[in-house]
Amino acid sequence: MRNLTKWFTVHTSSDIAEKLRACGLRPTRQRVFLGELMLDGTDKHITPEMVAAQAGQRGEHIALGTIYNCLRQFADAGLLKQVHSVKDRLVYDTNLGDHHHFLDVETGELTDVPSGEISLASLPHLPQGFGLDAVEVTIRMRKTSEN
Amino acid sequence: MRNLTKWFTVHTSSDIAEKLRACGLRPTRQRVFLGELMLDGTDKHITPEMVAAQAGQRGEHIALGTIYNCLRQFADAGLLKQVHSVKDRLVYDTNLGDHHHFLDVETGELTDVPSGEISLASLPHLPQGFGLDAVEVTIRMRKTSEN
DNA sequence: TATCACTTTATAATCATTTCAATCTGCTTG
DNA sequence: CAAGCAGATTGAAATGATTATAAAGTGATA
Repeated sequence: MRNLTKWFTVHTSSDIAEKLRACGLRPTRQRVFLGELMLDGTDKHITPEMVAAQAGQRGEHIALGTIYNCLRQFADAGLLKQVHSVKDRLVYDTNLGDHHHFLDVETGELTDVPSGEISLASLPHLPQGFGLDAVEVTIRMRKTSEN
Repeated sequence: MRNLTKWFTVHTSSDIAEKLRACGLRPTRQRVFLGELMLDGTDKHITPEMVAAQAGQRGEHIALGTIYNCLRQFADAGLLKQVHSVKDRLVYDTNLGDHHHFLDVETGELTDVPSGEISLASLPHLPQGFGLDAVEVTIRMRKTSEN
């Protein structure tokens, strides 16, 4: 049985504002706008540049620095997760659940591994004095020659 | 029964030179020196900067750009593996076997997960038109408050 | 509405990595 | 063994993503 709730999740501005306030972030125009853009309940992998482009398309200019700051704050607040893609590129994931990624090593593009298709048989115990932050499985793949 | 061969692996300059030639890399003074530094059979995680520092200690100056180039060539040739650490930092691994890493997210330091302590229950099948490059499991961890 | 701490902005700074043009060097040929 | 050349190395300059800065703006509270 599938969980249907998320299919119909709708986020109004005030939803976002609430969510931001709950995280201790003042719901400024920019943060609400970015929140609406990203926190719509669908799973996405986004970079600051992509966000800037999308904002631009909607006739909203937001300084790139602000976007970097907001995304970092969203991630710190647990609204987004930072994932690593190809070196030298910040990518945030709107899917907060436990899941893993396919990485196209040529383009840096990330896709979710369908949940259930991968799992760790066992988790090693960590070195003394360390606590777990996260387990990331990245399946690096490469486009095979076209036919 | 342990495999002892690697314990006594010794690499002479000519060993390295051979290895380089076999990969189609001209055994220049710099490449041989870097090869001796890194391909000594022990498992290490190294950054270009670390290599530069070690070369310096041995009284050898090698341009940083050359180090970046050589490490990339070594990796392309399969003598090293590039792994991902913390964003914005190139790290190469001398351990070519299948294994995974602990990552101290604060310092970026990598350690090998003892082999056997982790394994994937199953591998998902890749999207159409893609071939497997590698599977990387990174166990991100954080130093717990000192007592 | 006045105030103030927090935000945004544009721009400059940073820093790892790559590129460049000049110089040098393994290697092959004569 | 010397000449010549393709490929390598060098230091310096360029690149490009991200972060810091200082001035101007804004949300919330009284």
